[in-house]
Amino acid sequence: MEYKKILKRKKLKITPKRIAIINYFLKKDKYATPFDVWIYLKKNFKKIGLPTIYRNLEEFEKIGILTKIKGEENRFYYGICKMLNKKHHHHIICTSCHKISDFELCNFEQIKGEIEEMTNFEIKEHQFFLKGICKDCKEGGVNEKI
Amino acid sequence: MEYKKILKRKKLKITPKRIAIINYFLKKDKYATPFDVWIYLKKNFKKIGLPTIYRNLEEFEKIGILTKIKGEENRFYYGICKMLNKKHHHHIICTSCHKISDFELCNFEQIKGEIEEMTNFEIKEHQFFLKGICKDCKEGGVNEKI
DNA sequence: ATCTAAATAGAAATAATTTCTATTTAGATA
DNA sequence: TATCTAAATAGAAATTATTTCTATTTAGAT
Repeated sequence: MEYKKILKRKKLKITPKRIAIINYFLKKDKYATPFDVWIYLKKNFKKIGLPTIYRNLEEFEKIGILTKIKGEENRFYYGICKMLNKKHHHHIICTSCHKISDFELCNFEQIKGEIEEMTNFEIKEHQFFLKGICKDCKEGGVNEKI
Repeated sequence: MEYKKILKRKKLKITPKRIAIINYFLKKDKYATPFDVWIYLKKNFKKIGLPTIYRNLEEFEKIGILTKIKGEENRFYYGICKMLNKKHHHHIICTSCHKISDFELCNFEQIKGEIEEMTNFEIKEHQFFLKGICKDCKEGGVNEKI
């Protein structure tokens, strides 16, 4: 499992709690809050602390295993990052079932120069983020929030 | 002042606190937290409550006068929205001096179809956000955070 | 098998935001 | 211009999400 290698490479211990968190995201394939993750993992562990979840999610985001999503509400979400080689990529989420997916396509470079001219800024970073409806929710329709 | 017209149109009273908040953003031309705005306006008013700032910023974001920025830190920022006709646009911020600017250029439509094919999502919304260094900070150099 | 630095648990604290209630006020109306 | 009232406000308190702290446990190096 490649994630263990990443942890090793980043000199992070491979603890049961860490493995469980990563597996949670791999299995669910959806984005979630620290609290979501904690509630779920409480079923599998005799003891598991919410601060542990918070710290690990932040660590995983730092090393590129997870992506951090800042929604409209006052809380952070996290989602699995499948493109692990620091390849340039972005994410799309299903607003219905919370599925998250990453993709590489990005044509920002084509308009970067023109935006720089227009705004008189030197651009250092771009954030590109999509929301939509995934295939399952398109077909099922049952989860669609009207 | 066009913002008063927008308030009227949205059936919001034109109160001194509201005018002061809008003027704050027009004058500063930078993004700020509710707390930043509150600290600044406390100098101009005998009484002004932080909940009033919070509620008004949220209201202004709803009606398009302000844009809401969720940074890496656990708090919301707001910035003025100069393109008021609900024209499609995005924002760029200066990470040095907090200046915010909006721009219309966007070539997302060119790759939308391809991303939909690739991800099997039906895209409903895209967020596009830039960070960089503004002209003043490029030239001055003094504010640059190394 | 031992040792120790990293990780963890749980409690508490912090910080940002939201809610609540009493009071004030913008502006509609007569 | 005076009156009235629903919207807006102030301030306190509560809520919620996150972070910090300290004692204990444990992954993994030796």
